Amino acid sequence: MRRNTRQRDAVASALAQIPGFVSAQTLHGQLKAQGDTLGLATVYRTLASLVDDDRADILTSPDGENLYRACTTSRHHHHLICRTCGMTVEIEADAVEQWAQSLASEHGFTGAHHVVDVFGDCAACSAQPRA
Amino acid sequence: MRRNTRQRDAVASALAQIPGFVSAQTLHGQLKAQGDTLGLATVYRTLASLVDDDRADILTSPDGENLYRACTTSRHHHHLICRTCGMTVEIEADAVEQWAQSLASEHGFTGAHHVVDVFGDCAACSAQPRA
DNA sequence: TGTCTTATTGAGAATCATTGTCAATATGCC
DNA sequence: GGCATATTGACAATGATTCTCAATAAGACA
Repeated sequence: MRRNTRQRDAVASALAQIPGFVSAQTLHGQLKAQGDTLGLATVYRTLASLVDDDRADILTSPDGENLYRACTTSRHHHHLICRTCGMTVEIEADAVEQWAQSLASEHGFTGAHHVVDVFGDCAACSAQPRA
Repeated sequence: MRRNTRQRDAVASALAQIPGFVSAQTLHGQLKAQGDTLGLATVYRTLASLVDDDRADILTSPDGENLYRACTTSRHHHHLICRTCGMTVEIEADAVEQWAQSLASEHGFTGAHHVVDVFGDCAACSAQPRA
């Protein structure tokens, strides 16, 4: 049975207020800054369970950190992510889905799962000479 | 100035003999097993420099490990990777390149860089009940 | 060929995100 | 309110990767 706890709510609502992807560490830092004391391990566990329930997205940044984000849609989708500010645009691209599927089956692969994400500097961040 | 060393050759040729992606740790293990003694740090450094010179590919596996592979083409490409045996098919897909580029510019992103990889079980591995 | 400069190596320590441990606590059902 | 147990928190443990720094060896030059 899954219980509702203060901590779970705190993590979920903190995540919901952030427009882009954040690392577990950062989220933990923000919660602590707000006065919400809770363990780092709890943040990790809660994020993992949110991902499990499809209530959050997870992705690995180019430098190997796991980043999390509240899901706005439960449909499968991809992301366009600003590498400076973390701002994210959700992308749905049926063409890509189909391409990945047919590619996999052409080569005899089963259980295909794909990773399609685009990183760049968003308009606002590219305008700034240097953060 | 870049010097040629026994270790650099050993890493490069070991990598060239492996058909799929391997982790630095695994590669180090294989080299040691062959009697080629060299430090783990050296393997990491050498792999990083190979990637720098576009002589090797790097990708992050779903469980967060960095995997390396000798490049067979210097053109930009993607991968279809067997999650069981590591066997890899190189994919060139201009359609995907164009899609990523236009997607990025539509949203005002600059310096876009994309991650497009497909993981699955290859024909041989799906045939096996369980490795 | 011998010498010299310095890129490179190796062993282990250090880092850093993440996960495991386990006693203490709090939740939801009765 | 009481109870069984899911969850928490502090910290240890893990594991990949990077850093440190003295020792070594590659390549240039005489």
